[in-house]
Order: sequence, then structure tokens, then C-alpha cells
Amino acid sequence: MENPAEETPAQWERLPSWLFTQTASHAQRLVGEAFSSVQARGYHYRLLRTLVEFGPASQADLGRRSGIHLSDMVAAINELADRKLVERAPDPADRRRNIISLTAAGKRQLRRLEKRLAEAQDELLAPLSPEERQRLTDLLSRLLNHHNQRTRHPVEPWR
Amino acid sequence: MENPAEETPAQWERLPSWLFTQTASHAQRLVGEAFSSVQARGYHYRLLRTLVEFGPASQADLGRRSGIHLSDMVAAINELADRKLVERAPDPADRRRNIISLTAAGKRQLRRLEKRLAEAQDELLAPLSPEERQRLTDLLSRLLNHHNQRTRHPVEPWR
DNA sequence: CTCATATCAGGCTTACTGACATCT
DNA sequence: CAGATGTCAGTAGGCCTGATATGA
Repeated sequence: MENPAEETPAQWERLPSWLFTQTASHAQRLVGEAFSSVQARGYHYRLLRTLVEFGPASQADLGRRSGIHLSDMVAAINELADRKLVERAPDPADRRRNIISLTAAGKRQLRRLEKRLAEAQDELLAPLSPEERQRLTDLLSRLLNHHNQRTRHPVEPWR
Repeated sequence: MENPAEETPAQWERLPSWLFTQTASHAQRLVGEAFSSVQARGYHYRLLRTLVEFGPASQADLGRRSGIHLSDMVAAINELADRKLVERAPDPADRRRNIISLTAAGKRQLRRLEKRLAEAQDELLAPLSPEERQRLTDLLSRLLNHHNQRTRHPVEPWR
């Protein structure tokens, strides 16, 4: 056969879980391209955004606020610090800590990232009307809240 | 501060792309758990399913039909063959090829997988009514078709 | 002592890139 | 020769596990 890939849509392509992971992979592709067009990735955006919202913080606090695992902070902060987008300074009050703060260049980079990000959202939802976009994000938010609740507090019983 | 992670929902949590990737990660978690409860993963399901739908085939054809990259086929087929869920036999008509076929144990495994998979779909969509599930999958399907078309034939020009 | 912080080395999955020998 | 096939090694992003040294 010439091209087996196009014979029949496989059965699993109708599964909700498949629709979720596939649309998510398009989302990741679009956002990833947006970020890498300015030499960044998701962690960088989240860190810069968190710094602008909450101000300077230790790596540990920054990680918790941005949902990034502590063991991944070192590399991500290194990447940002190498390009002078953030500054790493020892905390005089607690010598274990590094205080991370945003530079002017970091703020500019964040503005670029948010511009690209907004464009990517639009491209992602292109085929949907404003009402449809709203309905879709509502449904997804509800689903997300539901599952986040049961995974964040798995079986926290009586206390 | 006690727990910086719960201070404020970060701004990016409202982005559609975030909703997509996060709900997808719950989907992957649920489906992944369903599969690993019978020592399988996504590739195994897709391969078994493709074999049952189309019958025995070479690794290359099988890969195209199941959307699995050729270079990932070797490992996946090895894993299935080690557990006697598929058989790998040389093709007498073309000595480059291996013909992969399903065993009885493979069929049983597929039935188990599809049962678990159906349960996972239900858990994934648990908070939604049947009508809402329908609307959600419709919207996702439209989005997916849209983006699949522009990535499958990126800029295929005149010919 | 226990806990928090920062670091480092490694794992996982899905998907991809490139190299290669073999055969058609 | 070009092209297909199977194999192997390696990359990526996000998330995770564990071990460690240091300091509160």
C-alpha cells in the first residue's frame, strides 16, 4: 500500500484523552515557537512573570510560586542570569539563600515574551468564534479545577 | 511567607495554552496509570490496536499506521515481543522486513487495555454532563483538524 | 537534632534527528 | 544508482526522584 498512514483514522483518535493530548501538543508547539523566537522557553517566562508580580525572592520561594521544581531552578536561573535577565545575589540575612531579582533587560524580555504569547493564543484558537473560545476555556477550567483538587490533596483524611 | 505557592493564582493559569497542557497532563496521567496497571504504555496500545484493525504488517507500515516514528518502533516492538504479545517474523518475500503479528495473548492484553482506557476517559470527564462532554470534544476536534491540516501539509506548493 | 536551601546527577515519556548497514 | 527497511544513539521540554553540603 502506498501510504498506510492515511488509510483510516485510527479508533483512538476519537478518544477524549487523545483530543486533549493532541491539541495540547499543538499548543505547546505554538507557544514553544513563540518562546524560542526570542531564545526562551516556558520556565523562563514563568520565572520572569513571577518576579514581576512578586518581586525579588529566594530560589526556593520563586520555584514554589512559579510551580517549578526546586531541582530545576538552578539551571533555569543560570540560563537567565547568564544573559543578565535576572541577578543572583546572596542574602545577607540568610547565607543559604540567593535572592533573585529582575533586571531592566529582564523586564524587556518579559514584555517581548508576553507579546509573542498572546499571538500564539490567538493562532491556537483561530478557528473558534469568541463565544466558542469562552465556552471551551470554561469547560477546560472546570475540568482542571476538578482534577487539581483531587491531586493536590490526594486523600488528606480526618485531622 | 508560609507557602508562596498558594498566594495568588499566577497570571498564566488563565491562558488557553496553559489550560490545554494542564488538562492534557491529567489526561496523560489517568491514561498512563490505566496502562501501567497492566505493564503497558501508550505505544503498546496503539500498536496492538493497529494490528487488530489492519492485520500483520512490517514495522515500517505499522509505524506509519499508528503514528509512531520508525526509530521508536524497534524498542516498542521488542517490549511487546519479549512478553509474547506480538511475533516478529522475517518476511520471505523481502528480506529487509519483519512481519509483526498479534498473538492470542496480545489480543487479550488489548482487551484489558481498552477496558482500562474507557474507565480513564470517564474519570477524565467526570465533572461534565453528557451534553458538555459532547460540546467539549466537538470543539477540540475542530481545533485539532484545523491545526493538523496546517502541519501535515506545511507549505506543499504547486506541483 | 531537624528543617530549609541550593546544587548535581539522573530518571521518565513522547517525539524527533541523524547515522548506518542491509536489501530492493 | 536511489530508495526503503530496520537498528542505534542522541536530543528536547517539562516534571520528577534521590543524594549531597551547607546553614538556620
